[in-house]
Parts: sequence; C-alpha cells; structure tokens
Amino acid sequence: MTDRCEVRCVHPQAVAAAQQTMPSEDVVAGSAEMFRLLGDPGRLRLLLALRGGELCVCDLAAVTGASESSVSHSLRLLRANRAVRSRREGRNMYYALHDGHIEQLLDMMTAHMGEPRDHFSD
Amino acid sequence: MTDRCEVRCVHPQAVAAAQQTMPSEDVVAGSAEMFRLLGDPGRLRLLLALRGGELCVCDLAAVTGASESSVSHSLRLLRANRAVRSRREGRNMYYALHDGHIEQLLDMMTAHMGEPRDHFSD
DNA sequence: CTGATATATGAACATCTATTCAGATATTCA
DNA sequence: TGAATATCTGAATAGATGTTCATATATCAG
Repeated sequence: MTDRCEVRCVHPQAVAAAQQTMPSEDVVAGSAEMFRLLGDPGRLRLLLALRGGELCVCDLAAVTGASESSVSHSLRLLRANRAVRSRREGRNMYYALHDGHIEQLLDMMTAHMGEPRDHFSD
Repeated sequence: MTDRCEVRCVHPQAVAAAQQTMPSEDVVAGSAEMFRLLGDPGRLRLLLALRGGELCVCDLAAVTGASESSVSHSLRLLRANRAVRSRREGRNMYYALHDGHIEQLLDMMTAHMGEPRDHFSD
C-alpha cells in the first residue's frame, strides 16, 4: 500500500485522516460478513424470531415460512459466524442468538426502519 | 397467512409468540436491504471512511482503493437507501453518512469485531 | 435391531450482484 | 463557445448466493 494515489483531485489530508480511522482489514472483512448474513430476509427473519428465546429448527421453519432444509442451511452459516449458538436436546436442536450484540443490532435496525422518514434529506 | 402449519413437530406457543414479535413485512424487508448494503466490503469501507466527515467521490476512491466508477455506483445504491446523503459543490459531490443510526451500527459492529472471541460458545 | 422423527448435508440450478468499460452529463474556466 | 475535470450511467459479464431435491446422520421408541 503506497501513500501516493493515482488520481489528481484528492483532498490529501481528508484522505489521510480517513485512512487512519479505517479499521483493520480483518475487522472490515468480519463486519461485512456479519452484515451480509443479516442482509438476507430469510436469515434475518430467523434471527428476529430468536429474540424471544431459543427455538428448534422446525419451529423456525414454521415461524418464517421457509423449508426446514433452507432453515438448516441458513442456521449453519449463522452459527459458523457466531450469530447464533445451538444446543441439542434429544432429536431437536435449539438455536438462540449468540450474544447481546446481535440482538442490539437487530433492535437498532428495526427501530430505525420503524421510524417515519424525513423528506428533506438527500 | 393461515394459523395452521404443515409440520407436526412444532412447539405451538413458542411459534405463536415468535410470530407476534416479528416486525412488519416492510420493516423486515427494509432492514434486510440496509444490512445487505452494509454487507459488501467495498460499500462498508465507503461508509467507514465517511465517519470522519464528508468526502468527495475521488477521495473515497483513493481511501478505499476502488475505481471511481465503482464508487459512484455504490454511492448511488447507498443514497437511494438513505445510508448517505450528498451535496454538490462545484464539480465535486460530497457524500456523508445520512444520520447517526448508520454510524451507530458501524461503530457497534466494528467494536464487536474488534473484541477477542470466546472459545466456549457454540 | 427396526421404524420414525428431526436435522444436516451435498450437488445442481436459477438468480442476483459487483465490477468494468465505454460513453454521457454537469460544471468550471479561459 | 470549447476544453478540461468530476461524476454519473447503462450494458455486459464473471462470480457469488439461496433454494430445492435427494440423501445422510442422529436420536428415540418399541
């Protein structure tokens, strides 16, 4: 990564300042990946359903309207990225939100989306 | 939407409770769309760069390393979904985070990603 | 063990998406 | 006006992604 940039129209100090506050590559990649997981309506519904407490796979399928196979695939992704954790009880697997951060993100976003929009901003 | 579900293994009261706390379809779709926008590393970098204040397109291209065309496409999406707002000054377009909610989401996620991970959770 | 149930998994496929490239638009300056 | 600069836009394309279907695994009841 060089300090020189190819373009000619830059405000150098603003660019330098922005580069310094940019999180590490790992944090950026991890954050993007987590946001991406939350960015699918099916997966998001799964997580929203889990805000009230743990549910098993077929419960989640019933709540969200997706197939159990699709739900299972989604949960695997979510678990691999620590968005949910799982617990087996007999034949059932119970899934829950992994931690409070996830729930905070969900609540913040849904609250934001529920607010009336301001026309005069662009 | 019927109250009856096709599967036989459900815990009916847990499912009913989860369905009641599920946000409206609009809120779910809007939230997913916003999360999806944040879920691309290129777009996420743009937003992170804007935490320190407004920048023009070629500044953003320089900070993130993406082409100006790609940046412009990304900004259009972000603006259409109210993640950023724009302001023209002469030949330059200055972009800024649309509101504090966006910044909160970014900060919460990057802070979460920066934390050390707990091995004993699954 | 055998059958039934709940979940997980792999492959295939159709769909979506981000980038690039070429060219259009808008603004400034001479 | 015409040249130069900054940004935008549409089309095309290569790659990623979510779902389905079929099948595998795991647990329990008898």
